[in-house]
Amino acid sequence: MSNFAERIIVWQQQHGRHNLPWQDAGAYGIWLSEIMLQQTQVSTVIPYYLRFMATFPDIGSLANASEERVLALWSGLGYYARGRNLHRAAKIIADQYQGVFPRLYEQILELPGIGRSTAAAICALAYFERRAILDGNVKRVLSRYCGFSGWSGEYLNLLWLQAEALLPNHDIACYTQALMDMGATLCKRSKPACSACPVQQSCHAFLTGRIAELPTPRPRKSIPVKDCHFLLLLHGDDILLEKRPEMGIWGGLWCMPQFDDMQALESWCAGLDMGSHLDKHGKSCFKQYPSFIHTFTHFKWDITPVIRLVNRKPKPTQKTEHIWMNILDAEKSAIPTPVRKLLQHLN
DNA sequence: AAGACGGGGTC
DNA sequence: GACCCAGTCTT
Repeated sequence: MSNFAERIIVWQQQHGRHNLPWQDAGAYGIWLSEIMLQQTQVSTVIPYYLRFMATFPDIGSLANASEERVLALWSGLGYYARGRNLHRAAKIIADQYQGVFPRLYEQILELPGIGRSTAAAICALAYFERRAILDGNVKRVLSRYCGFSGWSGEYLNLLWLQAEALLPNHDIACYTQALMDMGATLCKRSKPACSACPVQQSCHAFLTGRIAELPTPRPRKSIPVKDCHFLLLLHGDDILLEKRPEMGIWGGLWCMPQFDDMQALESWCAGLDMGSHLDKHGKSCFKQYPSFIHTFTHFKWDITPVIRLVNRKPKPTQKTEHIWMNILDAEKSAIPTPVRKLLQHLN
């Protein structure tokens, strides 16, 4: 038994977080929380988690829901493939496991959206199995504690080995939560509270003065800015939305028709039965609004909203699905954050 | 092995 | 504005 584990288990009992809504929620709640917590912080997740559990209190109700309703509850969280995978996994559990969350690590790992770390977290927290996790928090804690630098695959392999070597033989759920809570509240990326750390005395980075440089930040590439135009086609209180393809940005979500430039937007409109784009004064019916920037992981979008009021509702005949929706209803639908902002602006 | 995939928080 | 965060999936 490592001294490391003993110390952080004691720390967890005294200083860890014990009131998170998914603690003692069973495998389903722990699974849901772990998926939401991928790349997303606790304070952001909590309201989403509570709403989700209130709407889908068990795996069966989640499996029976439409993907539409699941994504609507996920709207604003980002990484929407997580929501789609969660829904797919719920259907698999309903079909293959009678709606009961599987008990074995190998079965859990097979489910869509669950990788090595999440499967281990569920097994440790829900089933008290002795398994190592390695998420962003644990990577930071162990990189510092062990003094590992780098970002390569070999570095990750070493961290996994250490994560397994340091596991205790008891209190595995407490230990797992301790690693996450320490990373979130003590061993932060900047200005970590080393003076309050239970393993300061044996932390390699602390003892060698390398806290600030570990873990090694991965080299960032400069991200490109792309222009695009959103068409806000309005008929009274109704707006035309289209369903985005499953793969790619905002997969499966509803969004205004999007174009690379004004010319593509106008020629698309020309194919629809909405009359001339010139009014009786010979001026364009398209009204451009100030653009705004939306940042993704790997590029930025400079979005120009273009409003066009129409007297009738043209029906696009593309392969992609379109729908005319009341603006207030649209705000409750499966839409990404910039679309939500635009809709709220219309009110 | 590297790139794709969101959004909010922090400094 | 740059950087970070309870990763997984695709290519």
